[in-house]
Amino acid sequence: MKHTYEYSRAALTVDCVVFGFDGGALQVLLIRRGLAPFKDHWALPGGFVRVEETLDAAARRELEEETGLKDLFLEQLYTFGTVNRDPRERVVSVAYYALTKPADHTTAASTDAAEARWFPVSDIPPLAFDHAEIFATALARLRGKLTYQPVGFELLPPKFTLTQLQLLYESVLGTHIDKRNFRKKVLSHDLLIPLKEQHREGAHRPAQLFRFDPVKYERLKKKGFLFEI
Amino acid sequence: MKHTYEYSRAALTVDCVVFGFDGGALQVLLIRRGLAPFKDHWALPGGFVRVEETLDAAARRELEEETGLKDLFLEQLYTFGTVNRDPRERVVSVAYYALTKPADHTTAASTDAAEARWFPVSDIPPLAFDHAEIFATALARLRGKLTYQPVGFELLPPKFTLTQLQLLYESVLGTHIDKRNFRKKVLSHDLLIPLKEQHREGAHRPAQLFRFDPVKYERLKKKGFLFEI
DNA sequence: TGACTTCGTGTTAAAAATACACATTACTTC
DNA sequence: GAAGTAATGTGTATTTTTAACACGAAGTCA
Repeated sequence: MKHTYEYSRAALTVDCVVFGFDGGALQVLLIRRGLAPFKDHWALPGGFVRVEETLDAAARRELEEETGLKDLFLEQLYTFGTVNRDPRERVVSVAYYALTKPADHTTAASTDAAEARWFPVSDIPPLAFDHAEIFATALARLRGKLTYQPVGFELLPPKFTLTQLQLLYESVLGTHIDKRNFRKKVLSHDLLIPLKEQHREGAHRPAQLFRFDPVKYERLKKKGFLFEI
Repeated sequence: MKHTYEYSRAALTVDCVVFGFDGGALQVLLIRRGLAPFKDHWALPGGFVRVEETLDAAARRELEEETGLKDLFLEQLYTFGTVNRDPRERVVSVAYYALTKPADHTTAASTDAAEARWFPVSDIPPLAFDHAEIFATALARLRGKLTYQPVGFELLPPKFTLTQLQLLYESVLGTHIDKRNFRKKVLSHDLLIPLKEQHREGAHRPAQLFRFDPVKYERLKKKGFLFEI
């Protein structure tokens, strides 16, 4: 069915920058394009917004279709609207960034839509369209956000050690953090619940496992909380 | 000339939240709609994005057309895309917020496009569409931004006193700030240049005038500067 | 010249951030 | 089963930052 309008209209898409953390380095999820333009180039997952769905819904739908990921932390990033972003026609893209836990990664592998792969953020291939710019914007946003809001948990498995959390902060922010000071600060927010379990790995003392308290998180969020590191 | 597409497309608009400061209270610029829907309601200035212009350009063009304001500080805020924002059809709006100085206000009055008026942010009338939500988002963003980036200058005339700057911070943030501590902190950023002039008003000691140093501002911006108050 | 009003300034106490080192625990190996 | 290995977990002293607080100076007006 054709649709006709008085004036020429831009096409509207969403693109998602999905971050993951593998314990060592921050990763981003890219898909290989199967169609022109930029066929066989790596690109951010995304696609056209349908006329009856919200932008957030479009982002979630495209993510699930293209990567198999769902129920992840997702926030709008910025809208990219330069005139020649897409060689075919005027396309305006609402970019999102998403954070996901390693437990969900396996789901990502089982997609059949397109080839999807994690790349370390320090070494990503050339990207289609203006996706390199979108990616850079997302990374900057993540770095900024991490220092004052407790989003780091979204990148870790449900149970994690303080060392894992610290490694995450260090690799996203690219800095070294003192272990004692980091622990003091994180625990002072009273957002982590120590579990009875421990994490055993290697020939050394096991580490206390924690989980993140979503109830306290919601309470903090309502009063414009800070979570400074 | 008609344009036909395979799938139904959303219309794309920009809306602008323009803040001004009159020395006493933070103001926002609204226009009265001349056409349905929401005829005679107050609304944010804005309009359709043309297919050959960027989003930023559309925001600036609409602002000038509807309010006469140009060359102001303008940043993208958020994109609003719920399905029934507009009763006519699907409309996705890229919202911007803008800051302007009193000197430019007179220009705004001389518009012939539509009735445009400043309202104190503490007392705005019911707004058309979801513009109340857009406005609230913009105000929250401005408050957040003011505390760590030197955007306050954009709301003041080129020459201003420290008391004026403090009043601006106090009225945007809704807090009281200690005069001595405020001055110490602001001057410590080394971004203000004292002028040889003084501001005389009333039967009391005149105040030192300052201007803002755009060169140092650019330098700071490049290294992801902070301007904490 | 005295009253009035806003401008401009310095110090001290409290809180937060930073720097820094070693005993603990469990596994492995001999 | 004793010794070695490797990461965990913890406390204090110092520096820096923030917060609280009061009064003389400069100009106008009556």
